[in-house]
Amino acid sequence: MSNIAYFPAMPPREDNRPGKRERTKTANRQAILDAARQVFGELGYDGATVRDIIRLTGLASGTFYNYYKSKEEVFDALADDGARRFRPLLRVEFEKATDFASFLRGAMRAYFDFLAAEHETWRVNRPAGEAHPTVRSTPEVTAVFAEVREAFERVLEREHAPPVDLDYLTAACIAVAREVGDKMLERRPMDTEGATAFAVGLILGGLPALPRP
Amino acid sequence: MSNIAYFPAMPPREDNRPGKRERTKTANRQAILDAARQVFGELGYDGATVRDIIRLTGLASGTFYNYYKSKEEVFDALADDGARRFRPLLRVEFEKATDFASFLRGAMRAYFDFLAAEHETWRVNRPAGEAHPTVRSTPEVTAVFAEVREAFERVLEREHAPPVDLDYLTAACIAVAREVGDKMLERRPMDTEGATAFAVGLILGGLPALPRP
Amino acid sequence: MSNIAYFPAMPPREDNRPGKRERTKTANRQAILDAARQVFGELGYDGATVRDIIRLTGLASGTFYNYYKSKEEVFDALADDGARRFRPLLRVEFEKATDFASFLRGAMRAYFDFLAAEHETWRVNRPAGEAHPTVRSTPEVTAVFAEVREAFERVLEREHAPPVDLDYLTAACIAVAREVGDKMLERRPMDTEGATAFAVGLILGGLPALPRP
Amino acid sequence: MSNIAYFPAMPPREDNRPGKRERTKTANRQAILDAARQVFGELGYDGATVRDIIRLTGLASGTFYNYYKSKEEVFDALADDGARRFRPLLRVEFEKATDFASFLRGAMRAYFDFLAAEHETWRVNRPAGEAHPTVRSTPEVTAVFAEVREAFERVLEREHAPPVDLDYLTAACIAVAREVGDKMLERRPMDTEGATAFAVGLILGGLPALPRP
DNA sequence: AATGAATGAGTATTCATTCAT
DNA sequence: GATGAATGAATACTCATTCAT
Repeated sequence: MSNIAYFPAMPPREDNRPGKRERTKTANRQAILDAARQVFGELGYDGATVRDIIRLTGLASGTFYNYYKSKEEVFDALADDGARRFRPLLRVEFEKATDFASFLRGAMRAYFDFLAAEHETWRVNRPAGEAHPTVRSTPEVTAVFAEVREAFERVLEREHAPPVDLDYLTAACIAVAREVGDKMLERRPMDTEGATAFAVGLILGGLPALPRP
Repeated sequence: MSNIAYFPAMPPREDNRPGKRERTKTANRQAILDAARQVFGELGYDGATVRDIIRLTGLASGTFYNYYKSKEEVFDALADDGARRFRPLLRVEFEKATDFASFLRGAMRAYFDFLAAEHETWRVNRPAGEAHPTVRSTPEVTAVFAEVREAFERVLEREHAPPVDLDYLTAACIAVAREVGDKMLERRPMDTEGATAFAVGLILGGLPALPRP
Repeated sequence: MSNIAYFPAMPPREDNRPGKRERTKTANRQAILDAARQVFGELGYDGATVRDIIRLTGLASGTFYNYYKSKEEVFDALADDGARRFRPLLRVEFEKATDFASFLRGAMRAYFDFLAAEHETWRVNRPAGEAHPTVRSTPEVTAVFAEVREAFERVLEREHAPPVDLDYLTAACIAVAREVGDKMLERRPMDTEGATAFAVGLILGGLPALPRP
Repeated sequence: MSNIAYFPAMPPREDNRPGKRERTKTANRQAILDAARQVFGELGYDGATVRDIIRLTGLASGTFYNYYKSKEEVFDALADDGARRFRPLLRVEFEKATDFASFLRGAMRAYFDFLAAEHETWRVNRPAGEAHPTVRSTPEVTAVFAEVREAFERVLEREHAPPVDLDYLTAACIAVAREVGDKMLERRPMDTEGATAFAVGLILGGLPALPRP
């Protein structure tokens, strides 16, 4: 359903997860993180087992604990990782943007594009009662929230916009992105342009500004 | 974070949990449902154990299964219950409303009021990695979504509004309500009026229409 | 597999098990016994639940315990019942018989006929690891064993046959009846005559006396 | 009652159950198998709990599942194990035998000897309604049956014996072995020779060929 | 550091039996 | 006697984590 969860979880990238790989400590650490991202994405936090994760890395179960103290720790590390990778993207849009409208449009489009691209990786069989893992107040969500909030603040400042309730605005924008993104994923063909138009229209001008289909 | 989950979860009722055998069947059924609502709210679907639930009712563990076949079944029953109780509220607002704007304002206010009132029952310590239980495609969420969507459709028709992407609109409105509601809950004093103004402003007029604090 | 279990379980007879029936104490007692026979037959002792049994009678679960102290007690009562009903049959064959050979043939034929007739009632989905319930040293088995043993003894006496190890002989005959019966049940068409010929041939004359197919 | 069940269940081995973590994997596997054999033997399939089994091994409950996926799986493994160990025995007798009579005699004697030797391990207090576990169509029983059937077939072919109903014959022989074996176990002194003489006599010549006590 | 077997607390669920009505 | 809801002990199985090698 929701997907803000995955918002920051940008690229699982180099998906070469053969048995063992290079055996550098950092390589192992990254391998575990990547595997965790995939497994949590597919199964949710509770549904995922650390065996699921390490199976994907080809490492031994004990090895997991050389890198992360617990299941929860990887989960949080994942969150941080996501947030860290999301920041540059936001920054780019921020630099390119001339005003809030263009920033919002750029960020939304980037998000929906990412969502569409990563679609297969995520949204796999989510079991009964399992929501997305990162909907929770996790470093990740918090970080992304803060990130977006700050970008908003600076953009709005830059154009001397009248003050708004930034917390509400940020929360609302993220929520809209998430939900519209979810709906978009269910449609064929997947229309990221339409989703962007809708979300941006709503936030910038409300109901009257919505695209007419 | 999210709370649309709890949108429909109206009142957990009187918490008189007397003995065990003397309670009537309906009382027990309701007691279990109420306990389940609380426990799922606090611990999430996976975090909750049926022992947690029955402990709260004072019943024996086996008794639980006289009423619900499984943990999942209570969960779904809870969902239905929620949706069933939300419907009348929406209907009332629908009857009272003269147009989309007034309907939206009425529904939002009703939701935020409810949220504020039920505050204690919900939002207790959510553990690691646990998202809200009802974020999932549950009868509840589905039902509420459909409910809201239909109300929107009829209201917009009534006023001969130009067509919009109803799915996106519904999803976005629910998301905004949920997230703004969550933020509202974190503030003191709890300002349902402000939350309503914000959410309604955003949806009706976008950024420019937002209340200026 | 085995079926001596059912050997004595002659007729489940009057299979009218509507709700409640005549409500005589004896009627209820019999209803429970009949239901138990069927349920134990289908599910085995462990697989059967007393709820399964009482469901078949239309009585309330508590009522069961007005008639039998426990699940085990019905089981044993069933055994006794079976043995009690098997006795007359043996007696008839005993009266008709002129010698051991004719007695054996009569008894075997009676058994195989019964087995074939009752086939559907018994041998339903037996779950993993569940053998027939009555293979155990139950009053029933013991009683039938004693019954058959005595019949053998008297028949052999009557014809002044040389002494044999009666315990072994009885055990062997019952075993052969059971196993050949089981195999017979698996074949189509069901050939009770052939099974009788085989079992009788083996016991009376061994391998050389077996029917040549 | 029956004991063919135990026919193949050769030796429960040395009962040295030392620590836990130091034991080798194969040792643990075997320990579980041995414990399972004993527990199933004593309690039957349903009566046995996996806790009973692991208690006997001194291992932790989870360890059980490192070796066998379920209670049923040990049960089946036990069966396979039994069949695997029975095969050589039959083969030896087959090689030694010059005709069906000598083969039967050899096999029966081997079985009764084994039964007498293993007596203590098996046949402990069998609880209410519990039949032997292996009476069911288990790999073990099936395998042994097939084993015996084939041996019979080849032996009879070798001597150009007239055709018989092999299925019936095999079933009958196994049944006789099992039941006579059970009775034998109840007698003191335990007379394997007598049991062999009886079983072989019956099968080869029927009633007239039975040993006269 | 890596391994992977051992651990055991924890969970959902069943079911024989009791007992208030 | 009959009823059927309440009871709670008992069971199979999972999985995060530890630890000897």
